[in-house]
Amino acid sequence: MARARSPDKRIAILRAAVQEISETGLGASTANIAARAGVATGTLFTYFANKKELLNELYFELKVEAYARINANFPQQAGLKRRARHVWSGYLDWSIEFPEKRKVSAQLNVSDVITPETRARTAEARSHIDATLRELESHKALRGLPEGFAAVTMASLQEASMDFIAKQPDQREDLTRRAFQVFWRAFK
Amino acid sequence: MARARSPDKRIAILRAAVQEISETGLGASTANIAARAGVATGTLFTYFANKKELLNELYFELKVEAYARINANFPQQAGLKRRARHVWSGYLDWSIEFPEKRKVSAQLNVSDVITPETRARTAEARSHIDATLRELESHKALRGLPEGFAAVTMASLQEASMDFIAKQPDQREDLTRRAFQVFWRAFK
Amino acid sequence: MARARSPDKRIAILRAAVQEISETGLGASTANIAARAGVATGTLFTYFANKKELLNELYFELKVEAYARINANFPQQAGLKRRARHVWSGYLDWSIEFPEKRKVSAQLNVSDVITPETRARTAEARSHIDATLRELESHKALRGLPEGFAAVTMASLQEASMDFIAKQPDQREDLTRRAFQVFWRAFK
Amino acid sequence: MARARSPDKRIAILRAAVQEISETGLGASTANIAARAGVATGTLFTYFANKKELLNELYFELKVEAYARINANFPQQAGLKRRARHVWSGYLDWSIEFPEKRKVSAQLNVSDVITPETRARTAEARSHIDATLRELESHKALRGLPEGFAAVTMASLQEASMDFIAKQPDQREDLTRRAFQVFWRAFK
DNA sequence: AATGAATGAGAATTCATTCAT
DNA sequence: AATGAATGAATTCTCATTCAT
Repeated sequence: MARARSPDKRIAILRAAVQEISETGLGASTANIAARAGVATGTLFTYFANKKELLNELYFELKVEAYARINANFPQQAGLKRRARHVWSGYLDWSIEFPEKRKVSAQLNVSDVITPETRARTAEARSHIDATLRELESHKALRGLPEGFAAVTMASLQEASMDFIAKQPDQREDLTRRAFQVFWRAFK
Repeated sequence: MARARSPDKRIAILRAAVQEISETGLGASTANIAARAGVATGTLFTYFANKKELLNELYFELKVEAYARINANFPQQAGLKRRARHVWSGYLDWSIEFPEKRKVSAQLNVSDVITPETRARTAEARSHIDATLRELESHKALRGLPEGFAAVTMASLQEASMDFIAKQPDQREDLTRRAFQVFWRAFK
Repeated sequence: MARARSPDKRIAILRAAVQEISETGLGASTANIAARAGVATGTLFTYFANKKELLNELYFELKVEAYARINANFPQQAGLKRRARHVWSGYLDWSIEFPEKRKVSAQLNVSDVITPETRARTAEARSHIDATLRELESHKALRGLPEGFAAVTMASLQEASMDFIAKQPDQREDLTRRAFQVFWRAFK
Repeated sequence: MARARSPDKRIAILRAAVQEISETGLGASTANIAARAGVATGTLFTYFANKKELLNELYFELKVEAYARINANFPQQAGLKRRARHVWSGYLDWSIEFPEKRKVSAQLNVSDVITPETRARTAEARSHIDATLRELESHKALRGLPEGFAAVTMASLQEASMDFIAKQPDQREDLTRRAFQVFWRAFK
């Protein structure tokens, strides 16, 4: 009956948070985020109980967005290498297209504000990715390495690749492919 | 203002900073750091002009300490694989021995307080490491990848390995070896 | 704006206010009071123009409720002592039966939100009480004391008694009687 | 070696708190209190860890000040009545001389910010008062009333008297004496 | 040089009240 | 009339840095 809570405002706040945080770090003030989103300082707190919750939601949304791109058009029936490359490129493309989002996501990831609950929630959106990477790990040469190692390795290598791609954006496709080869060789 | 008498106090402050930051993040207050170091709040600022300088110095010292361990006993005359493994184990061992230092170093690394100057200074202490890794990159399979890719890749893989080793400390040696194999296979 | 439909809602808000204020003090938020009353935050303001008015109304209602109990069954024809004891017990019983109401009433009383108008309004409900106490004051030993002194003294003594009765609820009747004797002796 | 913490500032803050609170209630802002005391907002917190502590200290100091007046010139060797009257007048005089302090003390007393520890601390400063009032309670007519009843009763009666004295300041001495008679008669 | 009190600009959050629905 | 989102001023407290001692 009253004004409905507007998804637009929620999104505007999250968007503003990405901008502010990418410019000034996780210490970005809620007041600035609200202002940038075009809402009053108090309004931010009707959408997010507190700053920590805002940060957790932001992390979740960013992860979901990145994974969504991978899940879309996923070549379910293709061979392992093709699927692995799809995962590889999907995340890398997103990161390069939205460097601020990737930066913020990375900062949130190493900070201690992300709760185990949030991490668990993001895991749910990873079905295709996880299945593919787990299949990789079943390779005999990797016996003895803990479960999840391939996933973390891919993430690390992507992280490394991004910095280089950011410096030479014109060679993006080439670098993406070559870096994947490095990854693929490691896991045969 | 900055740069003063007792080297002991300087070291005490840096040590205290590691503890405080690993416990409460980069937002750790200078007052708490000073207190933990056993000096007055004002004293901190006779050793470091401001918090940013303290953080940059801390980052530099941590990097130097880690690299120093690698440089010591470096098997200059040994084959590439042996040298690469030395680099690999050296940093990994340090990280596992001093988890707080590694954690703080990682947080500083993604934050935006570390200046390009500081990054340049740390590079100087990497001679052996860089030489080894650059040699790796000259391998034909890697032609086309930008300079420094091997170094960043190793760092990424080490980062990934550490988390797993932290969870299964009793399998430290085994995991260290196997993870190196993954790295080595990637670069042939 | 103020003064509206359902008397039920008005009462629910006042009741909720007692609970909230007794738990968190006069700083209790209107939002919490409304929520506890089962109405929307905005609805509170159609029944009370603002928080101050709500508080004044609450004070008035509490006083009226307490006095109503005294006025009921008032032994109009009885002797002074019997009437004084009726007043004494009536208020004391109410206070002990509804400790939250008494607490809130006391807090409102010392706060500076109660207007002289509200205080005047409460006086109207005190006819029996005032008549009885004024009769007490006419006693010769009290000549020279200002009008109303007996009333205030009784209130003070009741306040004092309540704390003790609250601590030893099983001796309620005995303490009530003895404390009245103290009061009675003071006014002969 | 550094600037010493100044007792003057501490006192200035407490004095400012009395003024502010008597004017605007316990909700008085720490910023206003600091400004009135002539110190920076932050300085208040080097003298009092937080607002609650400030309020507790204030309550304690006010009580001590009032009791100190009673303890001074206490007629230790005099009869019970004379000593009781000394206690009676001492507190009443202080309250009338410093109406703001009394008001603030009363507000703090009914609020829920005063901790049991603070109440215990104030009790220590009451030796003469307590001894005198306990002696009163040993009177046979009061058998059956709980320990401390006389003390609370006196406080209540004083509270009542003050309001009247405040309205007729010229009759202060006379009213003080007559009101004491009421009290004395109650306890024989 | 060392100390730690002093400073005052923020920071996150709350809250009475308004107003679109 | 009822709802509850929106508002933004106000609040308590923190903190890097300065400076008197």
